[in-house]
Amino acid sequence: MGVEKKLTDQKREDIIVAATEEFKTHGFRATSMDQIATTAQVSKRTVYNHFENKVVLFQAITRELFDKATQVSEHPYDPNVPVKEQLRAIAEQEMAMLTSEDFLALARVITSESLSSPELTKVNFDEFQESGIGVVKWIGQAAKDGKLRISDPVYAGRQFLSLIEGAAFWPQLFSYKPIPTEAEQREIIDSSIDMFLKTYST
Amino acid sequence: MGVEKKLTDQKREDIIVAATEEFKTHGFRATSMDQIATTAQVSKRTVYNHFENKVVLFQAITRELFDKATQVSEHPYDPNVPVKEQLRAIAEQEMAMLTSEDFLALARVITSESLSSPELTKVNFDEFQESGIGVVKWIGQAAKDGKLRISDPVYAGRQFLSLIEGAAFWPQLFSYKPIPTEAEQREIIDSSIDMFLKTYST
DNA sequence: CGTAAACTACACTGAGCAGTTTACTTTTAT
DNA sequence: ATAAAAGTAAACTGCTCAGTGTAGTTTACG
Repeated sequence: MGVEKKLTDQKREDIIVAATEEFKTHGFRATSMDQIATTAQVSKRTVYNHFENKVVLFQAITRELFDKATQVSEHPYDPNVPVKEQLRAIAEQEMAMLTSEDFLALARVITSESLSSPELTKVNFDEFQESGIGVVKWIGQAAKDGKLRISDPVYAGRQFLSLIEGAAFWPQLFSYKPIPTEAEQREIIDSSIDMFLKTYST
Repeated sequence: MGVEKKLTDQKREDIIVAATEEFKTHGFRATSMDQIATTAQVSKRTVYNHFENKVVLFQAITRELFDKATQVSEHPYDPNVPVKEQLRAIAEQEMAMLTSEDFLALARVITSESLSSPELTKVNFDEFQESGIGVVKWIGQAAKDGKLRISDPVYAGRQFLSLIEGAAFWPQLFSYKPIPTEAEQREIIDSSIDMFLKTYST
């Protein structure tokens, strides 16, 4: 005992797992509560006992995915560590997030619904955007320290992230390209840093 | 006479205009045939007289948008023109496409539906992907001519497009950021070329 | 002018689905 | 052991929507 969950907790878990899968593959509208109940091997009524309605269930799931998938990305600038090394640490963290199954799942669920019902996904979406802020701050500090020649840290940060996302995120999100291997990820990171520093390094 | 269309052609046009608007703002599933008929000020039966069913109508519209929005982008390499100049021409053409309202509309419609019903948008999507091929060919030829130091033209092409898309496409697609002004577009193109050539120029 | 084609309003079928109700069974906690 | 809490199956309400059928009107055209 202690390990086995109570039945009700297990059922709740089953519902979440099933709903995540359904929402991930079909989106919000195209997923029915009956389907979720069937997949979870739970009666429809039980679904409603745990989650008030479909929207609540959906938001609970995107919230869970969001918390699992996104990290607070603070990157304090350290004048005693080489710029290249710090940039690599930032890139690796970003890469880890972009290539996690959870993050991709979240992105799929959210993008599929953001057009037809923006309010449904608005909260997550806004929080999403902030993920890039850490890099921008770091770039600003590195520039102030004289290590980078940068006039617009926000734009430069976007460029750096674009290089990574363009290779390791957008293709995976839409055309179901496989997530890059460790080796490929390293190459992407190296080439992005290389390009970035060839332009901005002092 | 000659200018006014026959009634039936006018009705068809009205339906297409209305359906385009509805699909653009609500997506495929969330748009009803009744709504389209109402907006077009046409009886529902007339919609069905012109288009067999909802899927056919949807595909006719995405096809039309696709043809309006995408250009065949062939970029033959010319050894007598400076690399930078040629690269700018490529970037400008790409930028023109990415920032056109038609292209953005198409991208929104397709992305919102590609997840929940891939087969519905598959054709357009595949054609989409090919837009980058022209750049890749050009890069390969420029490299062969000794003007660029590039081992992987496909990857380098992706990098170049990523820089442009990351500033002028993805933000507009998802967060309804305004389309960059002419001046901003020029800056994006300049900085992308600059970064690209700082890395790959011989 | 007269007829065929196209359009209209509107009722209707059948399906899907969110959410509820009911009557009953199983699990859990005291 | 037993009563409350949680689960089950299945029928049901009420709504939306794709697509059809019909009977009557308007438009195009020889």
